[in-house]
Parts: sequence; structure tokens; C-alpha cells
Amino acid sequence: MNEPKSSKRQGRVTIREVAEDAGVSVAAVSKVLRDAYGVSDTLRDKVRASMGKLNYRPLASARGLRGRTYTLGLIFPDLRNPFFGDVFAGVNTALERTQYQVMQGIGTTIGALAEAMIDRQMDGILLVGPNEAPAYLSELALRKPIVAIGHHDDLTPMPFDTVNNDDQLGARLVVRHLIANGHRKIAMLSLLQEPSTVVRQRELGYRLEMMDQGLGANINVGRATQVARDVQLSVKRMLESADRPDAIFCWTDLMAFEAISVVTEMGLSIPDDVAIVGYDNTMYCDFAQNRLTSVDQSGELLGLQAARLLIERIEGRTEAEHFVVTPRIVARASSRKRG
Amino acid sequence: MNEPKSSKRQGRVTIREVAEDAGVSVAAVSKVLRDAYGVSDTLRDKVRASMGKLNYRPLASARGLRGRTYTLGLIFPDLRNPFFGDVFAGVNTALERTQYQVMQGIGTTIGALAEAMIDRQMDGILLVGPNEAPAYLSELALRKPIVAIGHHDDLTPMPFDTVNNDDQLGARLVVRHLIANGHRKIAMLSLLQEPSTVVRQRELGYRLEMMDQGLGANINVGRATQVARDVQLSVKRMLESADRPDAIFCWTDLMAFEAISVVTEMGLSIPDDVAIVGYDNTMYCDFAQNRLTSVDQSGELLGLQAARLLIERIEGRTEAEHFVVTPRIVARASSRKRG
DNA sequence: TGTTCTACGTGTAGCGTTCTACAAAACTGC
DNA sequence: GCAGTTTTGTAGAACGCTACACGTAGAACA
Repeated sequence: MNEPKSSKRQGRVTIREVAEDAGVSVAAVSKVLRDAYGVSDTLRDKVRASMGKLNYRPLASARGLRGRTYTLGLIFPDLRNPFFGDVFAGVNTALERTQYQVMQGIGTTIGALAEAMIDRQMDGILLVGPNEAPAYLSELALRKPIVAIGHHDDLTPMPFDTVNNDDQLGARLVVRHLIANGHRKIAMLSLLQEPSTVVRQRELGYRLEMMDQGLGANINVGRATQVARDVQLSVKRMLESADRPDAIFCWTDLMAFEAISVVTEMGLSIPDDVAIVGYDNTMYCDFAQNRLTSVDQSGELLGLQAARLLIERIEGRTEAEHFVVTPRIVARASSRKRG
Repeated sequence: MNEPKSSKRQGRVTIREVAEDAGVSVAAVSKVLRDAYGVSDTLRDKVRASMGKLNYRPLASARGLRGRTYTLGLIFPDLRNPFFGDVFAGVNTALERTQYQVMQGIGTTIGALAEAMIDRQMDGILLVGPNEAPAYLSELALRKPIVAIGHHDDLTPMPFDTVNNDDQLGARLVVRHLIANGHRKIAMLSLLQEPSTVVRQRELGYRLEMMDQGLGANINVGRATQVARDVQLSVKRMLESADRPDAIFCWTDLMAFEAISVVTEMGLSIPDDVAIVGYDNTMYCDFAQNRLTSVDQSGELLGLQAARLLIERIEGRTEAEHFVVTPRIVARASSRKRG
């Protein structure tokens, strides 16, 4: 009836106990743990058996002090956009058969969160839609492997891994789709504060396609913060203006749902008075009360790929890679051909 | 031009360097860090200055090996329910002026996540709506301070801290509200698989109030998993049955939005053909395309209180506390008085 | 027979903190 | 001044793991 020496770690099994039980050295157990070179099958089996028997699990803090913690950080700007759920699902799939675990941080202050994750010795960080300055991210990438999902620029490729859909193309597709369905006065609802590179790309795509289609004169970009009231005001202002747009392309579904709300409130009909299109193709688009046409950028695939790239990076790759998905329009009633 | 000894921790400032810079011992710096007893003001100021100058941040792994990591775990069942965003906001508010950081885990397998968090030496864990067996949670609570948000039972109080709204009352309020607005055949849409204690409480409240109101014969509980298709089928089945309910109380807003979708799809009117009520009063309820009557359980307050309780627990409290919020109905058009 | 390899194990010094035990200094009260 | 008390500071041993450096044994080769 040996009592555990430390009541604090109350009964936690350590590598030493496993070694003792298996009749091998601590170093050997560590090797097995890390799948390191120089372990015979017999030894591995013995150690594995003991680990199972004692229900041993390595302590991340201790590992972190020497090497890696097998923990990845995942940073979302907020918890309200269901798109992030898709990305998360992809990340999870990628991690399924690995020994990595993912921990999320949520907030727009990437900086503080990333630092907290570095302090916690996470092996790498996945950033979703960071609207931090590229310079900060580049500096961050020097200290830790990172992968940015939804952060890119046409001209200068980032010095870290990125995973994106082609936002510029996505926006172009929206414009083409709307034109095909009889709309001409196509406005865009964009983000007001510190627009991320992604928002800028979508806006650029919108502008370029409008020009290409000879509708340069109709370009009309409204801006709003993420705050509900602000979005509502912006939409209202658009719809009450002298020449009302006959379609609004919202840079994200969340804004589109708000737009639908305002339009409904005003007693206008979608899509006959005004068509609405979003971006992300989140689950709510399918609901009969929304039936929102949107751009699918396969969040799940983005998440999956991002996690894979990050692990590759952690395990040695040094040159940055950039993965791009081709977006596609998912047409629903909110942009039906005008009758 | 002294190079850093370890290229791995590349340039990370350690407690030793701070001590050196301030001309004090390592132990002294540690004391300042932890606000421990026995530090003079002069010494504290000196150390603080050096910490600031060198931009020192303690390494969580190293702290974890000895004591606490000042990290709390927060576990959500999924990322799709916007209610969790409210809870999270509350948690964040509570942590604002503390040195604790929170890291999220997302998934229905509380077990695996909680173990991963314990392996990472988190000081405590917040569980949101766990539908794990109470027995497992009790065992978990023996090993780590935990607080469950949305997990309670009428009869046996949990041996760990809990934070809840009065779900039974919430359900009763819904029934009363619907009756007051002229509905009698009130059905409830509940959860099929492993209903959590919360779902059970809401169901119980529904049943009891129906009985109390003399509508016991009208009790009608449908069940569906969280999967969209499944919910749709359940709602459809309800609405196509011989005696169609004239109101559906959905155990969570998310299901209610799906219900609205199905009802709309079927060409029925809300609330004249059927009223819909949800639970959580999430942001989407306000949208004109939903206008969903819902029960507000102030997720933000729940999160705030939960985080506070957890920190208290970590810092010494031993008896379990139970915090309960009184829910209130937020009436919208989806349950308007029948005309 | 000696030499060189390779494969497999082990001993042990840290990693950056915390915290106990203790020493020194600064106050008490007489 | 001196014993007793309190305050302030320090030394140094852990915590659980990794990984370097090294030892040993047997095989392969000349």
C-alpha cells in the first residue's frame, strides 16, 4: 500500500513507473512514446503493455519543457459565424489519426491569444481569418509554425503557409450570377473596420468584374462593422437611397442574414425587389426562411488542409506553401431570375 | 554579443535573466510573479521594472510542472449553436482582470477533451451543456475543479459547482405563454439521443405545466437528433399527423429555426397555423425572417458566474455551489395571439 | 583475429518554474 | 544591549519528460 509521494499530482502515473513496471529504462519508454529510432519490437511491446496496464498518459507540461506538447492552437475571430464550425470539422478530421490535440482560442485580438498559446508551448497555430497586419503575422511565423486560413494577397505571397479559397474569383462569380439573373445595379456590403485581406480580395473581385461587365458606373460599396445595428443601418441606407440597388452582395452570410431581415422588415420582396447573396454557404442558407444564394468555399476542406500543412511544418518543412480552393456558387431563391 | 544558449527556445526570456537584471534571486522574482507573501515594495518594483524591460512572460509548461498554469479549459459540445457565443462572452468578462487564460475544446466527447485538458495541466474546466453521465462528471470533479453550465437535476444536487437557469420553469413559462395566446395543442420537440439533464428538465417542465393546465391529454413529445435532416423529418411528421399541434415548443433555438424552415416550406403560416417557440434567445431570434419567441436564460451571465465559481474553487473553496438564473420569455411574432 | 558497423539500451543533465527550509536583517520590548 | 519576533530575501531540490552521449553486443568484413 504505497502512498503516492506527491499528493498534488494525486496518483498520476509517470514515465518512471512505467519503466519500472516494464523493467526497462526511462529513456526506453520515452523512445517508445516518441516513436524514436532504436527500439526493438520486443521492448516496444513490453512498454506498450505497461503503459496500457497503468493507464499512462504523458504530461504535456513536462514534454513542453523539453520538446513538443503535441498541441495545436486554433484561433477564431468569433463564435457566431457558423462557417468556423465547418473549418473546425476539417481540422478535426485531419487530426484524427495523429497524436496532436487542438485547443481553440476565440477573439479578434489575435496577438494576445497567439502569445498565450506560445506561452503554453503549443507546437503550432492555425489562424482563421486573421485581420491582423501581415507584418505581425510574419513576425509571429518566425517564432512558431503558423498557417493562416483566409488571409492572402494577390501580389505578395505570405512567408508562412496559407489556405484560402480564391476570394476574388468568388466575388466575380457572384457578380456574373446576378447579371445572368437579370440584375444590374449590384451593390456590395463590405466590412468597415480594418478589413482583412480576404474582404479586400472579395471587394476587388466585385469591382473588377463589374468593370469587366461594363457596369463600372453601378459600383456601390457600403460598409458596416460586424455589429448588428450597424449592418441594419447600412442596408437600410442602401435600400432607401435614390437609386436603390436591385441586388446586394454581402461579404459574409452573417451579414446577408441581417440584410434579409431588413429587407423583410421593409416589406420588400426577395428577390423581386432586391436579390441577396452571401459568402460561405453556411448551414442557415438552406433554411426556407433564408434560401440564401451563397459562395461555397468548402470550409471543411480548408480546415483539413490547414491542419495537414501545419503538422508538416512542425515536422520539418521550411518553405511556405499556399493552398487555394476554387469557390462555387450555390444558387437559391434569394437571387432567382427576376420574373 | 552573447548568443542564446538554447536555439530551441530562441531568445525566450527566463526568470533567471529577470533575476539577474533586477539583481535579486530567482525565488524573489517567482514570489513577485505569484503575489506571494514576503516581498517588500522596493523589491517588487525593481522586479516589475525588469520584467517590463525584458518583456518577460512566464512559461506555462514550467509553471505547470510545479503548480498551476493559469489556464482554464472550456468545453462546448459544438460550434453551431450561437448560444455558446453568449456564454463565452461572459467567461471572457470574468477573466478580464485576472491572469487566467481560457482555451476551448469543442466536441461531444467530453471525456477525451477533459482528459486532454488535464494532461495539459489546466487548472480547472468549464463544461457547457455536457450530456455525459453525472457519474463520470463526479469522478472528474474529484481530479480537477470543474463547473458545469447547463447540467442539473431536481433531486440530487451535483457534487461539483453548477450554473443553470431554471429549465423546468422556463418550459412552464413557454406553455403558459402559448396558452395565454390561444394555443391548446402544444407539442414539444425534444432531443433523441442521450438527452442531457437540461433537456430532461425542460421536458419535465413542459409535461407538468400541461397537466397543471388540464391539458394532459394534449401532451405530445417528438424527438430528433441534432442532425438537420432528422429534425426536419420530425417536424414534418408532427405537422402531417391527424391532429396537428397548433404550437411547437422546441428545446433549443437551433431546432426552432429548422422548424420554421419546415413550416414555411409546407406553406403553413406562423403563428396562425402553428406557433413556434425556442429556447436560448440567440441573436437570430430577432431577425425578421424568424421573429422567434424564445426563453432568455442570459448565457452571458451564466458564463460569467461559472468562471467566477471556477476560480474560487481553484483558489480553495471546497463545498459545491449552485447558481440558478430565472429565465424569462421574450415574445415575438412566432407566437403572436391567434387572430 | 582484429576491426568496423549497426542496432538497441541506459544514465543523466537539463528545460523554467515553484516552494520549502533556512539565513540575515530589522524591529520589538524590556 | 539582548532575547524574541517579524519581515525580507536566498539556496536549491524537485516536477516529468527529452535527448545527448555513451556502452554493449553481435554481425559483417578483411
